[in-house]
Amino acid sequence: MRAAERNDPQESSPSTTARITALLTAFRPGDDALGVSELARRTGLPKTSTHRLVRHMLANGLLERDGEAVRLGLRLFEIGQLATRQRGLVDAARPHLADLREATHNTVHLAVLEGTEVVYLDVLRGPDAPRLPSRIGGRFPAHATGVGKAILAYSAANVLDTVLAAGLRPVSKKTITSPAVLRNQLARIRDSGIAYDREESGVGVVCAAGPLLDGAGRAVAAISISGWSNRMRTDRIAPAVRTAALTLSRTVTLR
Amino acid sequence: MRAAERNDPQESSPSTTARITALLTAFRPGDDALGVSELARRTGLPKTSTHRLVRHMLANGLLERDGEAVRLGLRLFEIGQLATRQRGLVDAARPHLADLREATHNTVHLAVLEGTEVVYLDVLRGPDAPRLPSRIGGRFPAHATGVGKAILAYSAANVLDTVLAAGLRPVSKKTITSPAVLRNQLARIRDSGIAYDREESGVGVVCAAGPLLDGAGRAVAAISISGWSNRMRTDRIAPAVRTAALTLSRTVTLR
DNA sequence: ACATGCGTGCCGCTGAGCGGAACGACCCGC
DNA sequence: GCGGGTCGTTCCGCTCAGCGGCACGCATGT
Repeated sequence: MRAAERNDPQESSPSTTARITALLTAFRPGDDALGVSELARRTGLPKTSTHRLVRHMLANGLLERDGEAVRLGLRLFEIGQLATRQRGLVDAARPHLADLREATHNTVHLAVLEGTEVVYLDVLRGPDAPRLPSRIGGRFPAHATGVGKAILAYSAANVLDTVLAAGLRPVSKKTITSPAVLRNQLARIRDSGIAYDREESGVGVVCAAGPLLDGAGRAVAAISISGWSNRMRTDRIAPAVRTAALTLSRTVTLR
Repeated sequence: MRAAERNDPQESSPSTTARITALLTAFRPGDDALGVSELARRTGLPKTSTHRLVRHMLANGLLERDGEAVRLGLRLFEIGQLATRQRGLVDAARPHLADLREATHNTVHLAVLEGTEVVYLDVLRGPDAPRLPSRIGGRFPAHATGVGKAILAYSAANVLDTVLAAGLRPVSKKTITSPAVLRNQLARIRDSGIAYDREESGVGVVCAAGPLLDGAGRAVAAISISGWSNRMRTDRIAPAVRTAALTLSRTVTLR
């Protein structure tokens, strides 16, 4: 009767690869450096095995010593940068995102979908914007964000099925929890090309998002502008988001 | 007689961990997605083993499919972000770096030392700045950069020894290649608290850098401003770099 | 037709990974 | 001081997962 809150990417494969992945993903945004025992507890691995793996990972720069504890190695940062650089998305989008922020003084986002959540590839914070929980490299439920809905609207049907099957977990009072309502909104997004988030991800925060489409019309990512609900008119900034998204769609596609 | 340009972090340890690391570091800035055979070639691993490891890494999200080839997984990007977030450096430095860029319209850098090279944690490009080769997550020889010299000046003696032992490889015509000259400069940097780079890393580019020091007076990182040699007076912007570096030193230290 | 590259599946062997047990050091509250 | 807790770390015999040579099907270009 243990809480199945284990950190196992693949329950049924105790391969070394899975163990290493488990150790890497055992680190959470809050914590700085972790000890061997703590890592063993989080991953569910025997302490001895954890110790050995940690030693190997230290030798290879995946982890670094910090006293007796260990933390994620700088090498992982370098590799992680290449992971997005390969897609070319961040580089291509950066100047457009900067323009959007400059024009609106609000926070702009670039995100992709992974599973049922969006992962933020880039976040440019604006001076007038609320302090959002979004973090570069961070995650958020797709159905509760503007970028998420923008991507879902232009994805294959089975993608939406996966999201619905996982359950529409509410993150704010106005988060969409009804599959019917979500389907309805996605259809309207397909018509207008713009997805709105009206305090669905956070109280007092609204957002307008647009999808980046590939040649086949499938979303590969999305961009958005977020601001205070009482200070930003989403319908006023929607055209800017839409044109930026369209421009980027053309730029990114020809890779 | 083959160029020993293998990608092996630990020649003498064919542990699974080392193999996985080798595969991860086989990806270079230029390439997008790689095939199994190409990976096997770069890592020196048997093709079959490469194939199996790649499959495991795919299952764990370390890699992603792209047709028949594979590329670095998004999960690695997320982990990589946590790697620096743990240090808190990027978050703490970002606003100060933004201020510096705003004030000078040039490109600002945040970097740490690893081995004999600096790794860029953050790069904010300025509108008037030259197109530098520096890349977030990228590397550069420490002795040939402002940030590198700033860190070396405030590091333990054996750190400099390592750099000298590795050889002062020239990257531009004015790169310092003489140990005596480098030692001399480092002493002057310790006096003034500012490191200059006068076209040592690239033609026509100059830079002023300042170290971020911990409580013991050891450098943990460095920041810099780079610009065209004929458009930027390094001595004019040095005070701004210095004050920002000092402020950040105080902020970062109390972690 | 041939040669060469690719990704992938099969399968017997073996040594690297495995983990239980134990050790020394440290920090606590009794 | 002293027992119980937790920490990181080492030892060591077992065994099974990782290993890699071999081979197949399929695109290429010659």
